[in-house]
Amino acid sequence: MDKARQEKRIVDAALKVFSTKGYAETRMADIAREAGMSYGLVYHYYENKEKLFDAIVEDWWAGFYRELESLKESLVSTDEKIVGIIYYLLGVYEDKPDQISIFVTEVSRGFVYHAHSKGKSKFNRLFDLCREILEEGQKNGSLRTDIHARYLAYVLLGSIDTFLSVMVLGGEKMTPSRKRRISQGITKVFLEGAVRKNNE
Amino acid sequence: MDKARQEKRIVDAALKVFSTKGYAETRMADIAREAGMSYGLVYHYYENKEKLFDAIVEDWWAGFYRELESLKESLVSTDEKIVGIIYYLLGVYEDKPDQISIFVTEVSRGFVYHAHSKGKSKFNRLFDLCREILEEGQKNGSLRTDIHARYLAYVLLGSIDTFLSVMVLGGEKMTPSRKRRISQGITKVFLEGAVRKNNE
Amino acid sequence: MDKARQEKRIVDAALKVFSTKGYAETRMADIAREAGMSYGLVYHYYENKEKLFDAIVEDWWAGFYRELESLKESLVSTDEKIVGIIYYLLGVYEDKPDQISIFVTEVSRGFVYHAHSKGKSKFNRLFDLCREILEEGQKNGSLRTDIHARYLAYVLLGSIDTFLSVMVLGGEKMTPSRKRRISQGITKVFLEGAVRKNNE
Amino acid sequence: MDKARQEKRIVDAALKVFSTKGYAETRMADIAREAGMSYGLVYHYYENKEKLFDAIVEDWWAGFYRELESLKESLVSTDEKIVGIIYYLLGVYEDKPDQISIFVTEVSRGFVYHAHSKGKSKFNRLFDLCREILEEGQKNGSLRTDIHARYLAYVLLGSIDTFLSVMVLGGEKMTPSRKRRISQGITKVFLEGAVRKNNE
DNA sequence: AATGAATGAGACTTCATTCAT
DNA sequence: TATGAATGAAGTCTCATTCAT
Repeated sequence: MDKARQEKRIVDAALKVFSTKGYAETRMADIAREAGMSYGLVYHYYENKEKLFDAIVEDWWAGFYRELESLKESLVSTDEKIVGIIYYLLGVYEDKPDQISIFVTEVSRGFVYHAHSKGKSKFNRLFDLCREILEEGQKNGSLRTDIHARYLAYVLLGSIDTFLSVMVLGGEKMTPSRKRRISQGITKVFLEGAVRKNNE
Repeated sequence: MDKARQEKRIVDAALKVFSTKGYAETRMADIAREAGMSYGLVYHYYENKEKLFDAIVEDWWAGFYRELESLKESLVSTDEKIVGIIYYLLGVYEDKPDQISIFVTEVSRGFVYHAHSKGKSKFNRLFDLCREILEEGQKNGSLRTDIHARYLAYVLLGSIDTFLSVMVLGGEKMTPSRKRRISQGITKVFLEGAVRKNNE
Repeated sequence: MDKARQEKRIVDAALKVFSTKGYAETRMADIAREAGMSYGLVYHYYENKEKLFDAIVEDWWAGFYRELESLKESLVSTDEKIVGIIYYLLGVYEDKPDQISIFVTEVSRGFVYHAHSKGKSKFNRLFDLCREILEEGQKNGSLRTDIHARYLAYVLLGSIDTFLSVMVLGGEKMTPSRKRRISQGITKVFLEGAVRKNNE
Repeated sequence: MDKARQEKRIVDAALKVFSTKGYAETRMADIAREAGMSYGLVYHYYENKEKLFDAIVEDWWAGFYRELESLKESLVSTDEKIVGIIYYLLGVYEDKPDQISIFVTEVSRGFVYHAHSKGKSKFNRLFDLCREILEEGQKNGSLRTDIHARYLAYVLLGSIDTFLSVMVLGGEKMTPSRKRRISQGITKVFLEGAVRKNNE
């Protein structure tokens, strides 16, 4: 359908502008110009700026949840699930850095206002899914149980978020080797800790 | 001096409003009302909205740097320095939750746009200071050396940031016992890792 | 012809929407939706919103004039002609309340602007026709001559207009008995006056 | 106070523009220009276009009610009260024709939509006050009782309304002699009826 | 120092109308 | 005939900032 095509044009343009200037500084006219159409047409497809933004964010969450659910259900080890989460996010950064950028800035940081308790529940679901994966690790004996799984989730997700933020900030390109390196870095520290072991 | 007193009134009001509504949604009139003065007077003390915001942020960074520098120079163990960073931030949350809220949302967010290469360098200095502390730990043999100290800094700061974010999001109160618990949680995972040890 | 059929669909829809929301608040899209067609098609039959509105109004005036001319020419008494005018308008209210509603609101009230000197002349013709009927009554001795027939027309038409307005406002249904009652009320006061007579 | 002065400037300008172009066609910029100020200032005093309009309308109703209440309570004859109503409205037309124009066009029109049940109740109160005055006339024997006082009110108010409408439409000036003539015309027909009497 | 009236750039959005299909 | 995507003029309103008092 042509409608889908146009919506994609708009969303792509919006992704670009939102990620560059931020929600507040983004003008509908910017998006239209970026998409190569009149702003009237943007309104033809999206009721207003907020709805357009929400559509993008919704898309982000949907993909993230899907991945987390799928990882949760998969039969691999907890370690591999953790690596899976990291790889997924680094992969999105590789494919759609704009989306990550928006997540890192507008969503992850902006959730406080808009008090869109909406946003609040989105995050809780994210933390819950991650927590459940880690809880499973605690149950099967691979993760320590003296720390609440929710705390573990905060450390894991916070670490990834900071790596992504730094890359967004520096406008860094993602490469397979960097992906491996970052993934190993986070995984090692998260799992083994920062302390030096005797056998090092 | 009376000037200092007025500026404090303004900054306190700004802190409250910025943290509640975010930079973009904050009106100068809101701040003036909160401060109990006319908005003309706000302009008498602060050139414009951005300068006022910057003053707050500057204050935040100054305090944070001071703490990190002081920790860096202190003679305690690396472990204690790490705990020091965590306690400092949780302490600020306790005393001035608005400031933390602004940091978590506006500062880390805003530095991406505004291209405030200004903001960028602020963050780099933060990461650098933290990295130096951790590097010292690597040198004195308490931290593993197979992971770049900068990566360790990301994990540590990212973890703290997420804890703070969650508390800001939930509007949670800080208590001494919670401070201890969170600090221990982060420290344990960061230092020892999430993996279950034999001796557990 | 199919054309006439489509035009009727459009006019009926327009009648409904204009009477409900008023000219200014009516959207071409509303009319198209009400008519069950695309708005492109509406433009196929009517050049633009104003022309469509004018068509409706023109229709109204044409019917009204036809009735007044016919009454004027008829051989019945002046009293009966007056009753005829009232019955005609109440009858339209019964059949096409939307048309009356538009008349009462947009036409009768809106004539001032649109400065459509067009509208102005429409009204003058209405008042003239009514005046002529009443003048005939003055000539044949049934109506008083110490008051200008134009004034008499104002009183008569103004009274009817207010009754219609009130019914439109209240969304009241018309019934034969109500029609008779209203007609008698207006006629009596208009002809005999509101003053109490000895023989009451 | 200066505030009152500015509000008057705005209201006067609004009165002029609204009465000339109608509510829908009036631009806030027109009003500001007419008032000789920036449109930002208009918004400083009136929240938005609707509120500004309402202020004008409210003022109109307040004056009208005040007059009707005062007439109702006064000790003069019913005839004189009727003349009082007519004179009041013609007087307003003389002093502030714009206000009458707005009443005749926007107010009586607009109350149908917006269903501002607000507007509806305004009209009902008007009809009620007028009806009460006429009811008193019925009780004291000066007005016929075989017609409901509410009907009498419709005829009286409708007649006046049409006279005013015609004058607004024609942009006619009011003079004392015309005031007398119109007043007598309406009064005579309303009280004595249009029918020729033997003693004429 | 203090007030808040005044300004106006500029954002969002609406919607009549056109036109390719 | 029929559709609805596409356009863009134009309107409402916001709000940072200035400035007379």
